[in-house]
Amino acid sequence: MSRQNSVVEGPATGGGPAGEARPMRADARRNYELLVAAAREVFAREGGSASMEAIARQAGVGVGTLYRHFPKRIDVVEAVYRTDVDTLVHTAETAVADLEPWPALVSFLEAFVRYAQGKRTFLNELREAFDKNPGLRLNLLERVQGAMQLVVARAQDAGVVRTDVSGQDLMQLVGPMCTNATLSEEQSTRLLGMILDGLRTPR
Amino acid sequence: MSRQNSVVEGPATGGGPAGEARPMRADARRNYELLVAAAREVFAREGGSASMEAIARQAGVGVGTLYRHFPKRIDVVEAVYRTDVDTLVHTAETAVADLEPWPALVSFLEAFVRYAQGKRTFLNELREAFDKNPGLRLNLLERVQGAMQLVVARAQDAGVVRTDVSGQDLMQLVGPMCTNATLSEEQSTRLLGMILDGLRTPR
DNA sequence: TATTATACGGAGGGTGCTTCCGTTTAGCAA
DNA sequence: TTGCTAAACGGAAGCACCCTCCGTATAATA
Repeated sequence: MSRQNSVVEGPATGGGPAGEARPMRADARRNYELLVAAAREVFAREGGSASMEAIARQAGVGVGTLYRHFPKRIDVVEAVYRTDVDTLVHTAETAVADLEPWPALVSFLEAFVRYAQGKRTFLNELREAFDKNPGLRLNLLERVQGAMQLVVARAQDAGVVRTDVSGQDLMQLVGPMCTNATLSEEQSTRLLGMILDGLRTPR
Repeated sequence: MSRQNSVVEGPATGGGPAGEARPMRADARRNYELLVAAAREVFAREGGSASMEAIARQAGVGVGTLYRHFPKRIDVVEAVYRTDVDTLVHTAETAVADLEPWPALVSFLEAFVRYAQGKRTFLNELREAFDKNPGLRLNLLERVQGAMQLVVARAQDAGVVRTDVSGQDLMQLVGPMCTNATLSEEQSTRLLGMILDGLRTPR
């Protein structure tokens, strides 16, 4: 149904191993990206119940165009979430490349908190998307876990993080904390600080 | 907005301390109960996205009647959930009155699992109801915790359950387990058995 | 520049939530 | 039992939203 049969593909990148569909026309490609950006913005502003019309309007295109790219409403949610995961993974890679192990971990966890908090507004739609496509959940969860593990394991190898917690543990701890609706910006910063203190290799 | 301003009232029972509204007419009362039963059935069958029309049809009344009793869709969800909690609390009280401490705990936990699994189908709507009315969540959560605590504390006093776990701990453990979509009937029975073994006072 | 596959836009169909109001009925008093 | 009235009922209609369809516009190519 959805243009995105593969769980991992974004718009037609042409880079897929078996896909090899011809590349999108320039205007289509541009609109695809406009739409994802618009959707993220509208979801953030109006919550998960934002209408398709509102998204199309924000992107400056007609609903027909929106539906050409995302046959179902769920597909929009999926695309936004995917790009969020992309950003998060990219953050991990950059942090590992540019920073010392501990600062990299701190920086990544801050990004993770932002990422998880961004989910709050449309958690319901996300849950629905996952119900419909369990493979998606697995795939994206794995990528997030991979990113977390990358940063954590490196910090552990460097001896700055205790070795009796895993990246998964950390996700289980921080993720739910952030999606809690009654969590203030200030509180999350404070709690994250506390968690970081707890993470350091004792003495 | 909602007829149920008070978080704790069901249909006009006349029993409330300050409410004291005149009792409902017999047909209204009957239809209220028909509607809640119909809603539970339709939600179970069609999931959380069941339509108001379907619920009214199942109850054998017009949509107008449905809306007289439940001004918003969310109010139906709320009412169904409330009666589920009522049932659960009643189960706890009956178990404590009729059974020995340990069998009472087993019986209640089985009911709790059924209750929690029943939520899976319309978790999204429930979450929405809670977002809209945080007091509701608190109130109902408290009642469930109270029921759990009643059964657990009694079993602890009788010396058949270890004292280093609380009713709350148990809820945190069992609740999320049951709402996990990939949990089979058989698996939950098995896990519950394991949890029960773990609960017994060691030696 | 001409051709054509591709993409765009938005009117309109379908569904679902909610409101409104004319009709029906339970409860009550004579 | 009969008549009266407030309460409740039912469903047509309004509105908002998802999605489809197809005529129009345009990027890519020769």
